[in-house]
Amino acid sequence: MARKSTAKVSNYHHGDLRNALVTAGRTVLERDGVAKLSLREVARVIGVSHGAPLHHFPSKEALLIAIAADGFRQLCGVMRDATQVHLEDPLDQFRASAIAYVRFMHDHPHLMRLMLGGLIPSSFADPELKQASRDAFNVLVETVKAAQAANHVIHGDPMRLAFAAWANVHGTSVLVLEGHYVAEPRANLDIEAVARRAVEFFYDGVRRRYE
Amino acid sequence: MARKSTAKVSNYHHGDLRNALVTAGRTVLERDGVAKLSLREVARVIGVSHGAPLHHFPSKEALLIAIAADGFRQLCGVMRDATQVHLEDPLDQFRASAIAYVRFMHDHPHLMRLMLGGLIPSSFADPELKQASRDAFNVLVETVKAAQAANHVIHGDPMRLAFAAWANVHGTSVLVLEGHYVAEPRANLDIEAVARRAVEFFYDGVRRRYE
DNA sequence: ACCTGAACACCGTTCAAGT
DNA sequence: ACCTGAACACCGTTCAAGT
Repeated sequence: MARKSTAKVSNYHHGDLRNALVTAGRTVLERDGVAKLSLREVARVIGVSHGAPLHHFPSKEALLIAIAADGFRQLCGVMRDATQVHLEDPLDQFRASAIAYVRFMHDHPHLMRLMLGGLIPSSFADPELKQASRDAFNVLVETVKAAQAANHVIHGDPMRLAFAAWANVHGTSVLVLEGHYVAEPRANLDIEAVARRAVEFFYDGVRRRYE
Repeated sequence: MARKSTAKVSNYHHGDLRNALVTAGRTVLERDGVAKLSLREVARVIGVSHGAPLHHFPSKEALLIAIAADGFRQLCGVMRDATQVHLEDPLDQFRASAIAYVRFMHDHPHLMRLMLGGLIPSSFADPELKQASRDAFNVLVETVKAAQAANHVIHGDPMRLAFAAWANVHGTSVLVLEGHYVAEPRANLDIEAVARRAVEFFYDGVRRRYE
C-alpha cells in the first residue's frame, strides 16, 4: 500500500481519500472490469462528489497507474513469498515463483489486463509504475542467478533468461485467461497444473534429444 | 476480408458500409488505440451519421469483434506464408511461424491488444472470433506435428506443445510492446533477434545439461 | 432495406464557489 | 487544503421519422 512517510491519518473525509480511491478503484476493477471503471463510479462507491478524485489524481489515467503499480507490488510480494518456502533448492524457487505468477494472474484477471494490457498510454513514462514492475521482475532475475550459481541453469545473461521466463509465464496466463487453453475443457481447468507444465517445457525445452 | 457469398456491390452508400466500418475501425484503432476507437469517430471518418453503424453491428462490441476476427485471419495468413518458405525443414517452419507471430504483433500493437487483451467481454462466446483464433492456432499445431514426425521435437500432445509455443511467442510480444524488454535500449531493439532468441530458449530449454 | 437526427443516460475534465 | 456542483464536450444506444 506504500503509505507516505509523514503518516497523517483521518484529518479530512475518510482519513485518506487518495488511498480510498485506489482501494475502491481496485474493487470496482476486479468486480466489473476496466471498461466499467470510471472516476465517477469510484467516487460514487466512496460517497464523494464526482469531482473529488481529481484533487488527488490529475486524471483517470493517473488513478489507473496507481492501481497498476499497487498490483505489481502485490505480485512482487507473492512471488517473493513463493521463493521463501524453497530455500534449499534454487530450482524449486524458480518453479515456485513462476507458478505463483500464473496463479496471481489467474486470481486477478482484470488487474492483469490493467498491468500488462497496454491500457495505460503513459505507462512507459511513469517512474512509479516502472519501479514497481522492475521490482517484481527482479525477483525472477534473482532466482535465475541463484539457479545459475547452483549449476542448474545455463549461463547466459540472467536478464535475458529472466525475461524469457517472464514471457513464458505471462503468455501462459494471458492465453488461459482469454479462453485459448484448448487441451482440456474450461470447467475442470487446473491452473497450477498448467503453470507447472509451462515451467517444465521452458526448463527442459521441446527438442527431441536421442531417438 | 471474408466477403459474403452473394457479393452485391455499391447499391447503397459506399457499396458496403459494413466492410467500410471494419476497415475504418481498423485504421482508427491502429492510429489512435482502442481508447479512441468510438463508433461515432468511425462514422465520422466514413462520413455517415453517428447512428448508421448500429444498422450493421448491434453494438460497439460487435464491431470490435469483427476487427479482432479480421486480425486473427490476417495473422493466420502471415504465419502460413512464413511456413511456406521453409518446406524442406519442419523445424525451420516452426521457427519461421513463431518469428512471424512476434513480428506481426510488433507491427500491430493496438490490434494485438484488441485480439488478446481481454477488451471484448463476449469474446468467449462469439463463434466467428473463436474460429478465426483457432485457425491461427492450428498453423502452430500443424508445424508442431510435422516437427514431431521428423523427430525434431518431443512426442507429447501436439495441442499442448503448440499452446506452450503460443504462450512463449505471445508473452514475448506483450512484454516487448509494453516496454518491459530490458536487455537492450528500446531505440535499437531488433525484434526479429528477440523473437529468434525466444524460440531458441523454448526449443533448447534453459536446463544446464553437463558441467 | 438503409439512413438521419433528436434524445437519453453516461463519461472525463474544468472551474468558480464554498468550508 | 480539500470538496461541491454546474458546465462542457464527448460517448453508446434507442427510436421515430424519412427515402
